Amino acid sequence: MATLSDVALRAGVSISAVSRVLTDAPGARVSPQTRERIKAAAAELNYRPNFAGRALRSSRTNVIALVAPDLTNAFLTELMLGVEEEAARLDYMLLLGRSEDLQPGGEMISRLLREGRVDGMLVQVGDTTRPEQVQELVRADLPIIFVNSIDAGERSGVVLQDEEGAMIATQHLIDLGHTHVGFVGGLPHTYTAKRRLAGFRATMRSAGLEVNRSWLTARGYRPDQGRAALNLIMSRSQPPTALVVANVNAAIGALKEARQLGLGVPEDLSIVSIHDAWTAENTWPPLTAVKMPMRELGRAAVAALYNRLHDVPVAGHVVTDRAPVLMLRESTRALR
Amino acid sequence: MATLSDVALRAGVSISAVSRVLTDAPGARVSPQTRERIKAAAAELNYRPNFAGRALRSSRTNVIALVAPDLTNAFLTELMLGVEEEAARLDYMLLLGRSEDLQPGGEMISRLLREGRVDGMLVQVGDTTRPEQVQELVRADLPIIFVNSIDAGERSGVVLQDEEGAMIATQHLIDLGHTHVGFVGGLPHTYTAKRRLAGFRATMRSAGLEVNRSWLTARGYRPDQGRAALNLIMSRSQPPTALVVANVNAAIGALKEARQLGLGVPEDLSIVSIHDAWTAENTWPPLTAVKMPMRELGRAAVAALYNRLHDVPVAGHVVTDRAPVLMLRESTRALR
DNA sequence: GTGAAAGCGCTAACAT
DNA sequence: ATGTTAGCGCTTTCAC
Repeated sequence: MATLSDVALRAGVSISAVSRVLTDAPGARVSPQTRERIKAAAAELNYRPNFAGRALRSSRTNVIALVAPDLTNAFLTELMLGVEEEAARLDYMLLLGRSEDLQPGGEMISRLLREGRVDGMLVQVGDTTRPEQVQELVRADLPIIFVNSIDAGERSGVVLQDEEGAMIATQHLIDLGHTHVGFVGGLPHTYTAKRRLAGFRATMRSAGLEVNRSWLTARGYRPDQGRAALNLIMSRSQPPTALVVANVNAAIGALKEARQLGLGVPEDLSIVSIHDAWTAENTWPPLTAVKMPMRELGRAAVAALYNRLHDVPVAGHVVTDRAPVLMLRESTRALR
Repeated sequence: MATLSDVALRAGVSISAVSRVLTDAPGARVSPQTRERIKAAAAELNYRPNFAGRALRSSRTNVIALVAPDLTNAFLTELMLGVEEEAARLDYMLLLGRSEDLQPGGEMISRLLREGRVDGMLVQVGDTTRPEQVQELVRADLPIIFVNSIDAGERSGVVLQDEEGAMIATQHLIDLGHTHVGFVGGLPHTYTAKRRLAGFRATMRSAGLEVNRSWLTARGYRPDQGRAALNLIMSRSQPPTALVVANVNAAIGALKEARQLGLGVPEDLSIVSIHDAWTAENTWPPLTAVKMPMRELGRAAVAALYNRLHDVPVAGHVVTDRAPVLMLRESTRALR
């Protein structure tokens, strides 16, 4: 690989001149001719700046990481796109990492941040990470932005309008005439689970409907947890006629369990999920879902991290850029 | 962040002594006491080696990248796990990258490899990458291992037993008494598509069955492509009674289209897919699929890359570690 | 058994 | 307008 010194030699100038030209240094006074010669030489040699040299010298990498417990989760697709978009715009490179359990002293944080491989991180914590762990991480004041994971305040997190999303889903069922509505939630200690449940409760309350505790579960977002939840709820002596499921994967599991139990969706039971993904379109029946602005969330996360890294004051951490919207498909219908 | 020199100061030794101890240098003669003092000092200061310093000096990073067009594809889950496993074992760190289109001069390759951010790459090329592009990449002799993407020979790729996988799927349908069997394939220029089709043809031939050309499609692995393929095939005047679908995502789309057309699966049409993923378990009916050893593929890919990076001769590039196996679910049944 | 010193490729402050 | 130089943190050769 060609180095600056190779380029300098070829162009017949000093190394610093080359550096100035190739990095487009702000106040660099370089004659047009030299500039041209340098650029030509760099092109001929196919020069690329060495990452380590640059990082060592400037102690920044222009790399950020997105770390999540399961990157293959379909609802992250849009998030990633948003993150990529904004990162590219700000001239940052994006690296992805998988990590189940984020601890302050954990390997991922140590390797990425403390060894100086990235300038900052976007983190989506998993179900298994306890709130105290996350709080500890926040207190450590590392350049980490938590993505819809925790109430970390403007400085450390960006969040979706989870409550509004749940409200839309719930209201949809109410509008269809359902009065017996259940809620399949995430693990109770997680931030999103709390807020989605809150949205559900609020909507039920303002519609004057009772929330039946035996129609509420809080088992998690995985398909198998959704299945178990549905099984439990529908085995009640008087089961609900409609269900808000707090996550699309859990909803897919719930849908499957309904089939297995011989329950018709939507004839016997309406199901609406929060979050949308390609998988929701391809279930049978196709799943009605509230599409959350994941792409905008991704963009906002990068922007927030950028601001933190550059000490720009932040302007709000709830993504309202695009409102949650109901994707009406075929898993819900009016109460007969 | 503490540096070697900080640790050296605290331990009252030289920088080089610290380096020797902390890197566990092979032939390092250091007294037990010094060793202890250094380790203690490092621990107290919470020392972590600076990535850039180390990389600059040694011109290796001990990082490899896995690059794929869509990391959220569910069938990559196991691959990632295998890659992680083997990478950890060999003391490499894994970074993930998304890239639609891999070109020799493309951004991903330039940034990761030519700027020295990673030592090597694992690449799963997408449908849109043309074979010539890949061949050019192979000729460029970069430290890249293509994962089930191309016939690049032992030196540059690892592949699954695609043909065998297709054979198992096809034979399963034949065993159920089906004689009118169609094949929903991937884009015709891709390596896996060719080999899966070959497996299908071979099995049909040895069963003495005719391959009806109007039951063959080659549209790609996406759900919408699977849908379109099914629609086309089933609109033939005499449609098949069973279908081998070359990819699980396409099969999910096909399944949906079947429902939409009012075709019962498996009553009217049996469907078996190649590849398995959690999404296949959660369709309705649950999808019978041939599980390919993705985890082993991931491990093999890392091992192959490691060998390349260390000039170890390779020992074969077809992953036979674990044979493809039929996951019998409910989307196939005996011909009535 | 331990330390001094060179140098990886780069940027930026300081000459000229 | 261009060049010289120091030094980021690390590994490794060489000297003692």
